[in-house]
Amino acid sequence: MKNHRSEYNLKKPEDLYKFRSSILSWYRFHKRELPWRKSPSLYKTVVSEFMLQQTRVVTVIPYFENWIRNYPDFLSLAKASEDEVLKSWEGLGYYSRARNLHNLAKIVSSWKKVPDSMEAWKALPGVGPYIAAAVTSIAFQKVEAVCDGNVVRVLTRIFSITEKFKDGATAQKKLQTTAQSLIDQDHPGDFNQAMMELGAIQCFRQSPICLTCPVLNFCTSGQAGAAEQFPKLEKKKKKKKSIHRYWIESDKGLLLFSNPRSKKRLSGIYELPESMPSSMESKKEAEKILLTKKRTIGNVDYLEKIIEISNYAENEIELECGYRWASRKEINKLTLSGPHRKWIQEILD
DNA sequence: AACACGGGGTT
DNA sequence: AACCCAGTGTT
Repeated sequence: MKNHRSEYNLKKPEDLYKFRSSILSWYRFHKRELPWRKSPSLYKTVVSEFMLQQTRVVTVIPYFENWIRNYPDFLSLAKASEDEVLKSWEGLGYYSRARNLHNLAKIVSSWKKVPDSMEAWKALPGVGPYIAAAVTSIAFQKVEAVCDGNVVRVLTRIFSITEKFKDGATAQKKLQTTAQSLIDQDHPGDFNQAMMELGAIQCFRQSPICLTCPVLNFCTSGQAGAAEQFPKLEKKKKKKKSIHRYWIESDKGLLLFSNPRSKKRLSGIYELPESMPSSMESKKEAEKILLTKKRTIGNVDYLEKIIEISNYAENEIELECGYRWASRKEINKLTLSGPHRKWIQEILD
């Protein structure tokens, strides 16, 4: 017996039209009220897209609101210092995003007219294929399809794509042309957001809500009750590392470290040091484990033991590049990684 | 193509 | 414990 719904075929122009109108009207009715959707602007779109990379909406919301208060437009952001900008990003992670956004603001605010082409945007720091398509479609109505993790999920389910992708990034690249073939020519920005919104609030990775899906008629795996089987991605294995951190106090405060080089991880962001200044190496006496914590960075699970060093010869210590002492007051002003701020607070309390 | 880059929510 | 989130840049 033939399923009535399977008569829809996105290769037929009239069904493509229905698909677009279905998902667009669903989006206009069901979209979440998010701060960057309230009174949208190019600037807000750019800031939100930078923050939303690999980062959940609920995490971004308070950062976004604070950011817009501190830096309401490109010019105010361009004028801010890097330290200030990093401090506003503290805890959000992927700090190169903040530096790239800051540099982007300096470039854009120096221009008489902001470009509206995909190519021009891709040339800006921190802007890749996703952000270029998102910004130009949402802010300039360019017909450029986004293909992020949400869209991959929606597309592989609609078409029951059985190809096994190496990883999410590979799937995004390969399915971009498919996304481009579906995009609504008249409402590209809303269409892009609709596809992502569908992935975010309906087409969940696990337990998708297919029964009320606006495009179930077009979704082959949804109709088969098999949506959860897609996308097919290869598993990646995690590494484990165990490291130690030093807790060293003097009358000048707590010893912190940040990578001085602008390219390296967490440069400008302080953490407890992984190694002690070499001048201290021979002079330490007592060690004590204060705290043991776990955290994940990329695909590495870290086990960090915080070791207290005491009874060292304080006067003979010379700090190498990257190290500094910080009083409690100074700690609050510096930018620390999110976990280290919490752990330090926990030890101090 | 593979890896580094943060942090956290969900299952 | 595994997965992955409105990805990008480097090697």
